[in-house]
Amino acid sequence: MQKSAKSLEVAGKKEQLKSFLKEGGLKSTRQRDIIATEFLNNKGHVTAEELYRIINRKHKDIGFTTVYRTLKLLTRSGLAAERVFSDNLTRYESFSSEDHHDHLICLNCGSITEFKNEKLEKLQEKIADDFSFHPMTHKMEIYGYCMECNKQTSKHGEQT
Amino acid sequence: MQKSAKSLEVAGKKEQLKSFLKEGGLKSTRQRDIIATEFLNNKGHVTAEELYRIINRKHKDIGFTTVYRTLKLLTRSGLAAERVFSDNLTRYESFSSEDHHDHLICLNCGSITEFKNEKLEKLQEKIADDFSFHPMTHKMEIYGYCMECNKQTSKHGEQT
DNA sequence: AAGGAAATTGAAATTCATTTTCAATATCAT
DNA sequence: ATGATATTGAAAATGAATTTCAATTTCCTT
Ligand SMILES: [Zn+2]
Ligand SMILES: [Zn+2]
Ligand SMILES: [Zn+2]
Ligand SMILES: [Zn+2]
Repeated sequence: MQKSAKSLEVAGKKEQLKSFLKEGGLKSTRQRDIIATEFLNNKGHVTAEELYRIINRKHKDIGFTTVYRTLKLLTRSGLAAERVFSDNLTRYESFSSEDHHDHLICLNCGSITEFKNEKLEKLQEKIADDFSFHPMTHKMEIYGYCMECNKQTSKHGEQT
Repeated sequence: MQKSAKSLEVAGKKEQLKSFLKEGGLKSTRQRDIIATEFLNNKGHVTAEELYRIINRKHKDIGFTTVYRTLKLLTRSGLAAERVFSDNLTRYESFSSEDHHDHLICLNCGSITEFKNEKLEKLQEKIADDFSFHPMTHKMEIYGYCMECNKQTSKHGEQT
């Protein structure tokens, strides 16, 4: 991806945040701008704490609470999504409502890989249907060992 | 299922627990016996707190901590499994290593329904394979509205 | 460009589930 | 029965998530 394309995407999202704030009678602040920028440029699935540490390196005056609250705001505005994996920490990922995906999580190095699978989406419908259940969303997490970690270790244990 | 069949199953599991305890140099106690019995006869996905409340009705002398610790023990022995759904509470379900399953969770009433789907299991392998990922286990949770709750409400919102 | 109502900030306090500590008690191999 | 060791339960500690509150900032109105 070109540098300008990415920048444009981030700029668009920041506009979206501004609209969201204005609509709700909320205010745009220096802190929110910095936090949103840092978050949107970061690819991963970060905890509030992690993002705070990253921001704190450059901005000693921005507190953890504000980072936490801004992530909640981003979530409410539809720009971020909260995710909780098996370590039970709340992580945030940059998100647009159109891009649902699921995750592969490495039990060794903790790396999180995203995937999207049409068959899986269809299967959710089918399974729910069998129970006359009306599905709204789902969570599919595959835990195991990533390619990198597989190279290093040769054998692994059993299933849950 | 017949009453005696269920009883036998529970009895078998209690034997399994005893073996586990003996092997580890741990002791069988009145409390552990009561807690295991109550847990194994309970079908649901209970939190430590919920199980404690159930037990506390009949056994005022058994503390929360012991219930909590016994659930951990049951988990280590392979008779229970810990589950965390979107309310972020740790729940325990009676479990045998052979019966992997996934869950349908109602956003309205909180009911938890189990399902097992072969296609889903196969699909996990396929997806992991695409990423040269070595899968050990997975978690599939479908959130939506159960049949009962669908009867009452007619319309529901969007997706994640 | 002030003025001022209303929102935001950051440190500290609180919440709440979970986990650990510790002194008293129970288990069980000998 | 004895004694070494594990267990128990109340209370304390932990730690992430959330709330409180006084000081500050934003931004609408004049
Ligand atoms: Zn890895
Ligand atoms: Zn993701
Ligand atoms: Zn329901
Ligand atoms: Zn289950």
